Amino acid sequence: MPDPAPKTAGRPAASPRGGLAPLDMKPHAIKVACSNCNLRELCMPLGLNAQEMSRIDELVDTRRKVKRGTTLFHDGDKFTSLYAIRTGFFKTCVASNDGRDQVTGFQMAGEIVGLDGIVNDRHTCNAIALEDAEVCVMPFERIEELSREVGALQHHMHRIMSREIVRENGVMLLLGSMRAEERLAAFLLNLTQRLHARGFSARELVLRMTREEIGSYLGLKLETVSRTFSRFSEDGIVEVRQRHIRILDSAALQRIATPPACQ
Amino acid sequence: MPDPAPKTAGRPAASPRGGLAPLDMKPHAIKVACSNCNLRELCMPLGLNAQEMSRIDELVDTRRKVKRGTTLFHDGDKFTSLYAIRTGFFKTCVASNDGRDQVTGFQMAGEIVGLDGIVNDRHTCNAIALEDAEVCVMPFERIEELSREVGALQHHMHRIMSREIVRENGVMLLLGSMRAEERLAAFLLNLTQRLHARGFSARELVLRMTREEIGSYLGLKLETVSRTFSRFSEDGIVEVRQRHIRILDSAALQRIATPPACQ
DNA sequence: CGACACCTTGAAGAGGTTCAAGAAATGTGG
DNA sequence: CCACATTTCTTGAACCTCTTCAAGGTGTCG
Repeated sequence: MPDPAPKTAGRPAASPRGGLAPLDMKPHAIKVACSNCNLRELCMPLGLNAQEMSRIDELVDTRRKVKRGTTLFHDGDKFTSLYAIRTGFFKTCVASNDGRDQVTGFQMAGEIVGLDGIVNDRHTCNAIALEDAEVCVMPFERIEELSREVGALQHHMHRIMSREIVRENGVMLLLGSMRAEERLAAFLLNLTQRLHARGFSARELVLRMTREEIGSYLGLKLETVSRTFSRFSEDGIVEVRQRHIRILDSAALQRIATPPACQ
Repeated sequence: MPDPAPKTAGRPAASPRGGLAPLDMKPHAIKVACSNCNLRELCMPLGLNAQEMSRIDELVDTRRKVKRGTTLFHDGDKFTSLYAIRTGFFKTCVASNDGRDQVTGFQMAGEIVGLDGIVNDRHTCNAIALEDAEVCVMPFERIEELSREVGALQHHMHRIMSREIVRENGVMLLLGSMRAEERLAAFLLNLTQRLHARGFSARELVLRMTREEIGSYLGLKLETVSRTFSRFSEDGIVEVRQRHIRILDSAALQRIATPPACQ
């Protein structure tokens, strides 16, 4: 797998400010083409023939860079495209009328954001980069067009949306019935698992989000998240140095998070 | 709108044990055909020409009756079809390893269940009828086939899945940041709104689920649900007679549930 | 009519929140 | 490169909401 993006796999902690997917590659060195992309396995269907693959290459309109702290799209924005994350890390969050807001997910390379916009042609949440990021912009009309011709792409789209539904079911279970420790354990396991699938260590990670953002996602206050980290640390389950986390006893985490996962 | 299903619209409270969609119609009196169905506007795309409509009629393989308390599909079942609810009322729930379980949604006539099964070709939750029900069985392969030919159907499918994602975002907000009163108020408003869209009263409803099921959905214990109902009742916001609810002060509910809804 | 499921209500208890203060890390500007 | 401002994180103590445990009431169905 010769390609730029996650090449420091396994040693994320080593990069500058703990960069997960280093950005020090030549920008746009290669043509925007899924067939060339090392993330293909993550965001595109498998088993396409050459002709279908070349059609898929038409999917991505442009790439777009999103600076840390800025938004990819806002709640209320007109929906036009889905975005495949190439590098970087995002959160999505919905805001209630009275100002509270809820992080609904954290997304990393190879994942798709923007699905919320399809129903009403407007986005219903904000997608905010937690570190400098780059996304592939895929106009939704083009996706639908191509899906009608390439069955594998059609099915892939359905699977992506279904996966998001199932993920959210898991989060509902977490929010509805788990205690603070269980929530945080499930969260850590889920994150490491996804990072591991991208070639990073399964025992070490650098959180891209604040305690407050974790808390929002898990339905807890930031103080509770902090305290729970401390408790895990005292119990020798994890080592916590700010946002740098090392998992010392993965089995214990698993035991704590008994209920499945939150993907 | 001459058709059997929800014909007592507006007077749900009058039917036997509070039947929402009475079942006293001649079974299979009409051919299984979406073009004939009074729920078409709810579960099928609008603006089809006659030819497309006749294609759509091929979607529904059979109808299936599901007795109260029995499951339409189980967690782990092979996924084959989506189900459009014709009559009756369902809950979907996921179970955690340790036996806790979480209601992830309540579905009524015109809504689609089964989307969770698409990702991995297996269902990941249980769908259980809360009253005798009938569903239209739509083999998913056929849906995909037809979606490739009828653009409106394709887009409709995308919208349905996106809607479910947005709904779950709302539930996450509810579970993550709302207090018991807010949750129950949002729940009641959401239910009445959906019932109203089906021609029922916006001020009166008969709950199809137990306090425990409501609690599971809202991340509360059944006692808390009960107490919260009592408080609403004392405050003159609703009138509660077991499962029969009358909304006396809809504005107050709205005020309590400030954060949007939970659809 | 009796068994069973469901709902209500009270009292005690626990888990998480709130408020507050201070420490650590990060970023900024001189 | 250092000093300062800012953001983020940690920890303590009091408080509050919801849960747990328990008992009794209500409704339903065979």
